Amino acid sequence: MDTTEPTRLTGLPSWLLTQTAAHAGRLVSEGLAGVEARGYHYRVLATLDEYGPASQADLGRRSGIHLSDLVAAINELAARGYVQRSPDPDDRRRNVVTVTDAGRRQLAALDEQLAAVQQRLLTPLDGEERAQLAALLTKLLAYHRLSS
Amino acid sequence: MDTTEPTRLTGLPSWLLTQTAAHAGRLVSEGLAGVEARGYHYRVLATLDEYGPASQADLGRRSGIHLSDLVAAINELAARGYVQRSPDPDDRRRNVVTVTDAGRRQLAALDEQLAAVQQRLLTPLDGEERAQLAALLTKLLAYHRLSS
DNA sequence: GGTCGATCGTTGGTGCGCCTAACGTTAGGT
DNA sequence: ACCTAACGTTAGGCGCACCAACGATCGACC
Repeated sequence: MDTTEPTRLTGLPSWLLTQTAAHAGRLVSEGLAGVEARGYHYRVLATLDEYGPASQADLGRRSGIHLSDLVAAINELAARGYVQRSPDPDDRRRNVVTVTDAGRRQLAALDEQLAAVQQRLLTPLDGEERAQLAALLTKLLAYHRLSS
Repeated sequence: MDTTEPTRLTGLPSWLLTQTAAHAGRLVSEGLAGVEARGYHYRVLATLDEYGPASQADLGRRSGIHLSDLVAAINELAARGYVQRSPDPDDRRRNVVTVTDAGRRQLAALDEQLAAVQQRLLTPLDGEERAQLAALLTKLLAYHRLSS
C-alpha cells in the first residue's frame, strides 16, 4: 500500500509530528507574512477577541505565549494600532490589553489567510480524516497539558 | 464530551500540529539531552545507518537537514568520534561520511531513549489511534514532500 | 581543451518559537 | 508592617529551518 516504507526515522511519531508541524509552520508563516504578521500576533489577537480585554499575564496563560515574548508581541501590535495597552486602575501592576477596531479588522484578515492555509495544509485529507486528526491531536494536547 | 470546546485558535489544525510538535520536541530534547545529543545528531546517525556511508549532500537530502546545518552536526559527531569524515577519492568536492562503531553504539542508545519518548508522548492513545495518527501524518508529509 | 553551468562543502547570518534568569513594582494575606 | 506572590520588563540562550555567498571541483558541450 505504502509507497514509502517507514524507516526507523520516518516511522517515529515524534519525527512525523515535528516534520508536519514544520510544514504547517512554513505555510502559516508564508500566509501571515503577506499581511505583515507572524504567529504570535494572531494568537494574541484571537485570544483577545475570544476572551475580551485582559492583563498580559492572563493573555499569556490563555494563548500559551511566554510572558517575556508577549511583551514584544504586544509592543508590535500596539505600534501598528491593533491593540491598546493601558494601566489597570484596579491593580497598578497590570496592564489591560484591548483590541482596537483596526485590530479586529486585521484579525479578520488573518483569519482569512489562515483558513486558506488550513486548506492547503489538509488538501490530501478528506473530511473524516481531518476530524480524526484534529481529535487525535486534541487528545494528545489535553493529556500533556495536565502534566505540565 | 469534550471538556474543552475548540475555539477558533485551539481548533486550528495548524495550531494543534505545532503545539503537539512543541510538546514532542520538548520530550525529545529532554530524552536526548541525557545522552548529550540533539535531534540532528540522531537524524544523521540514523540516516547513515540506514543508507550507509554518503556524501554530505546526499545525507542532507535523505535526512531533510539543511546542508549548512549538516556541517555543524557532522563536526560535533566527528568530535565525539561517532562519525568519520574523509575525502571522496572519486570526487574531490565530496566528503564521505561514515559511522564508526562508537557511533553505532551511540545510535543504539539514542534509539532506546527515543523509544521511551514515544511511549510518553503517545500515552493517551491506544494502539489503533497511534496507527491512525501515524498514517495521517505520513499522508500529509508525503503530499507536501512532492510539492517542495 | 577550454569554457560554462552545476554541484559540493563551508561560513555567517536570519527568523521563529520556546525558554530561563533577573529585577523593580505592586497587592495581599497574616 | 512584613513577606510572599504576582505582574511587567529586559536580556539572553537553544533548537530547528532557512538564505546568500564563496572557493573548489566536476561534467558537458563546443
